[in-house]
Amino acid sequence: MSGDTVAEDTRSRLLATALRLFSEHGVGGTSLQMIADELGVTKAAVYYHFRTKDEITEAVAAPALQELTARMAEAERQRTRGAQIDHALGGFVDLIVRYRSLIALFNSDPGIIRAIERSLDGVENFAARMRKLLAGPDPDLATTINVNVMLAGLALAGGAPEQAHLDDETLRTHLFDIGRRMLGRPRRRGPKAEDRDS
Amino acid sequence: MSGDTVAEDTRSRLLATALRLFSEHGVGGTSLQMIADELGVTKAAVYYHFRTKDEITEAVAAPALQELTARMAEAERQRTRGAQIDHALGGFVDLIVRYRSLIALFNSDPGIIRAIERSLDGVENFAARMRKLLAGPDPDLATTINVNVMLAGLALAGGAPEQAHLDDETLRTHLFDIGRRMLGRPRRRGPKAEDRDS
DNA sequence: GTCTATATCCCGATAGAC
DNA sequence: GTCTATCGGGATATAGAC
Repeated sequence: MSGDTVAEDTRSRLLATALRLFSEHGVGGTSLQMIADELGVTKAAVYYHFRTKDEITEAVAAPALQELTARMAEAERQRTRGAQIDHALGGFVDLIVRYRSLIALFNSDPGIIRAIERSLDGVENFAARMRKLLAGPDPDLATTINVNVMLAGLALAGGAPEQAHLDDETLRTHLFDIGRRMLGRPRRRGPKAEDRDS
Repeated sequence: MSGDTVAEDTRSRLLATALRLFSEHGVGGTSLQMIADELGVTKAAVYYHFRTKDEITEAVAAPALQELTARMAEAERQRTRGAQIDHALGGFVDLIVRYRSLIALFNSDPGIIRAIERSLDGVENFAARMRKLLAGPDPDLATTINVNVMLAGLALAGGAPEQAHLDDETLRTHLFDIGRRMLGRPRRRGPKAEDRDS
């Protein structure tokens, strides 16, 4: 199982190329022709490995979504609500930071999300699950909206070009703090300062 | 100047039709042919009024962006920082709520934002101007990221389908409160309850 | 000045030869 | 596994009727 060498290699090369082109031109701005040209094959060859363009998009996004699922499952296994929130928020922020170029890509091309929704059981499920973890089992309206704003804001701002220059650790710390504050749980671990927001 | 009757009317009818079709099928899912058919003309006729599809998209989005500009100018004219923040945040939230179907449309569809960026001086300018209004002239990193998360979160969550069922006034109030809390300025006006978040 | 007819080119996708 | 050929449909253009 070490490698269906040729096919496996072409497939992964194709995905790597697609990711690069997607990042440069957006998904909508990247044609199968461009991918094929880059690989030195024809469009039809690309279609041998993936049945549709959406399938390529999904495959590009899959690793991040799988990790998010794993993190949420881990959070759900925590016994106290505090630990659940910390795990969910921490895992979410961590993924945002690590996959921020992917998020930027998705933001610049939101049509992708629909493609993913269609194939996976839906991003809807991710969002609903995350909301339940962070807002608790029976949240009031204010709490629900607050969590929605938080999730959207952290994800979008994390992938935004304004924050692109920040190193992972800095961005992670700030986003996590913002998340905790929005959830009414001021930070507990003090990296260095004990009173930062002057 | 009351009306270049035919042309002017066709143009505005075209925009109204485009907005409706965009909302139903998304921008990418709406072809010029569909717009033309709906109007009872040919594609080329549409092409006479607008040179590209992007131009139609821009024209659809223009009113919201113009209003935002006006609101920001109004905010900048305020003399105290507190008044500036209230005006900017209030205006921003108000526009989000009133144009939320437009926001949802833009989010659900790729490329549009880039199209708008290309034509107008860029959404970048809007964001930068708003950041300056809300974060002040010389913000530290934590403040900057906080404002970015807030702007992104309010806008995205405001247009999200999860909040679609809320009436304007309810959504406006909640978003405004969230914004004020994120800026470290707990609410001041009590619409009816004096202690709402139980 | 307003629109129709028509053409071009690229896209995603499919069929079938090698 | 990759190719050539081809399809239907989309955006974009131009020529010219009225």
